[in-house]
Amino acid sequence: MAAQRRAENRRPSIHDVASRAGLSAATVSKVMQGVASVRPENARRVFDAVQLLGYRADPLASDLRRAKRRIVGAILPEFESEFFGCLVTELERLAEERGYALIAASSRESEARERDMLARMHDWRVAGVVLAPVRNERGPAVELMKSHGMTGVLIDRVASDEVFDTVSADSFSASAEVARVLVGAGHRHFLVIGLGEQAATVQARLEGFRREAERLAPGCRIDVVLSESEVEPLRAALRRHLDTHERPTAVYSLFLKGTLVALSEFRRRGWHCPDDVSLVGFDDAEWMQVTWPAVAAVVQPVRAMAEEAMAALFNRIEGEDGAPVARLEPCKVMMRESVGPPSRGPHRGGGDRQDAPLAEH
Amino acid sequence: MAAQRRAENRRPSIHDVASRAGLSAATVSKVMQGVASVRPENARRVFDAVQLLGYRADPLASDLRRAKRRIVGAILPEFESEFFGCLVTELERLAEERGYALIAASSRESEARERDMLARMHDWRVAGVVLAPVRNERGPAVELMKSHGMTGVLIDRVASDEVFDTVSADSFSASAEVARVLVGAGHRHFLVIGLGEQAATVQARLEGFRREAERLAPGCRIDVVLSESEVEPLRAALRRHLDTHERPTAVYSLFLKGTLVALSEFRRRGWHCPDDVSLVGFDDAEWMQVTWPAVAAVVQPVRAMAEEAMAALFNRIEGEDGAPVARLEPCKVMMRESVGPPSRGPHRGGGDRQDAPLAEH
DNA sequence: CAACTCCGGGAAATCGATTTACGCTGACTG
DNA sequence: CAGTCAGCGTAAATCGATTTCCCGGAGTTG
Repeated sequence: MAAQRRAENRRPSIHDVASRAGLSAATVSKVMQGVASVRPENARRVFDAVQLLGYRADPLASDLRRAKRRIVGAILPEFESEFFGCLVTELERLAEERGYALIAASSRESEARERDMLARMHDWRVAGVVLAPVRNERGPAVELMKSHGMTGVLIDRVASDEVFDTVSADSFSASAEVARVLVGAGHRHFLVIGLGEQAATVQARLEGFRREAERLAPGCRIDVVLSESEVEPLRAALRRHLDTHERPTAVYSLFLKGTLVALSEFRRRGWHCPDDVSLVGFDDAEWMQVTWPAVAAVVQPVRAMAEEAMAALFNRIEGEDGAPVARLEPCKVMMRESVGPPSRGPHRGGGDRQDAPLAEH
Repeated sequence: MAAQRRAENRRPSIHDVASRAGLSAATVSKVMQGVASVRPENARRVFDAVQLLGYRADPLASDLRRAKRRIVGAILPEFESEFFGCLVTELERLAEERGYALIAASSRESEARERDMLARMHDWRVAGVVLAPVRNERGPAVELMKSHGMTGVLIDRVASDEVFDTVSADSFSASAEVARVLVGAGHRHFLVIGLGEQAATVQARLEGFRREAERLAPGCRIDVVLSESEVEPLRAALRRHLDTHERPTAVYSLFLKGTLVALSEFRRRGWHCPDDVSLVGFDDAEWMQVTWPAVAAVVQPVRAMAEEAMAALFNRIEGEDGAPVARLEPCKVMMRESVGPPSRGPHRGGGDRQDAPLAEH
């Protein structure tokens, strides 16, 4: 029978192994789990049969029976950026280390999709979820997690929560550090840009900067351009602001996309960094150190965040039920060429310039 | 009984729905599958019960029973880059569209891991796999796929295969186009850099460039610096080459990482683009159009590749068994500021410069 | 009216593991 | 020497669906 099945090109099941070893499936299962109460001799026969048949347990079948499934989910706003790309890689690694499979899904910056993906994770009966919410800890997906009694950890765009552990970068301190450096370089007129809906994070980043700047340089000017949640409105708002206001001497972008927008707007106006304006961005990327100017940035502790999140998640999965912990991981501020002393006199560079490619094929 | 279970906070199963609707589990299953032979009235009762209990089928359980599991796997070399980030997002979307779950895994540029991940996919009995091999179509993972009789599609770093469909960017034509543009701009001395082990792709990219350049400008000089597979050796090799050879007027990097390496090496030497040297990279990234210089790049058709790959995969899953097809998707070449006419006279810019950040916190 | 289709629905087998509950064997004990 | 107990295995239940029969009744037909 077992031979026949193998002949049919089906994968060997635990029963094939059992009959091959002359034992029962239950015993084979025990051997595979490393249960002690099996005679060494029989264990050997099982191992031999496993070897011979190339048996590997079907995770679907075993997880179906098991109380806790060995699957964890991760829902991130996107996969395209270095930050989330690294994050998912780390999460995958950490899950694997513990013998869990990671199911990753992208919410594509949509709260509706975030909810759907979460429901799907619930369908899969995952043991736990790492959720990086699109907006903050008060989104519909988090509600769903609570109402379903799921176990999970919130990460990145969150401050704290009364049910789930949270892990995020210490945006507040990092932004204060940015303020310290910029004020130290002589700047007194700042422009902060960001996307507004991600309330928790944006508040921390903005306030951290504002407080420290005002503490160190009372009376300094801090303009703020926040847009709701899309990039294009931010670009438009920034353009409008720059058209109608005095040029700041330093720009602090609270998000990676904002840094790109700022750079492209500088380029459109022919402003050079750091001669015409200094720039610091929250969130680092590989290219930022190889371009001219190298772009100063706040480096988020991706690995640490991933590790803390997974540690917390597995603690909860294993039954730990203390009060939720809100963790803040320290960032590094990398100062690079895009920051210099404020420019004096009229700004260099030509007038408006289109950023169209020279040629497109 | 059903009520009790629900009280225990377990998710409703198909039996709960069945008893609630006063029907059998078999009928409920049929209704959920949309089988016609159920009386409309009973179908309604099932729907009502489903609604009431918030029932959703457990994908593990249903896939366990079903012949073909509704899961497809994707194994990519990494998640950190825009290219693979976009790719995995698209693949996820396309899988979802067909009601399949996508399990994505990163091989982290290691063929050993690639093999392990593939074995894991096999354990999951996925219906099919999209594999972007670390090296090319002759790696151990592909062997494993063949020996297990798995269905799959190879993507990105492949030329063609006698068993699996392949989908990749038309590197050859794109590179020829790059040669055309650079020769047209007056360049006659090129340096091509890349990572050598990815034989198929690197050959196509290199040959496409070389042939067209030599056709248009016979006698032009084409230096080549290839490194085995790691980035750091490439950096070292490039540095050595630039130390000991005449400066080329244009550099063509065959990979994104190579473009970053080239830029950082330019910066170390104080070379400016495009005044001192022109640069074109294979593989585009968002930042390339907002920096100075904007970096010219070959844009890979990520969406098209994902779509073709998934279309091919599902064809195979559905039983199509014609000869394998090797698909090439056309690229776009985006010329930007990093390309200009070759420099005349001694090069501008200072001597060697360290790329250390101005300050680190 | 008997025989024959349909038709709708349910009982039971199945997928491939885990886990529980129990039975057998042999050694030890009083 | 009967009784207990520990050690090992296995049969059977279970997880939550799908799918394959098969059955009973309604409708048709000769």
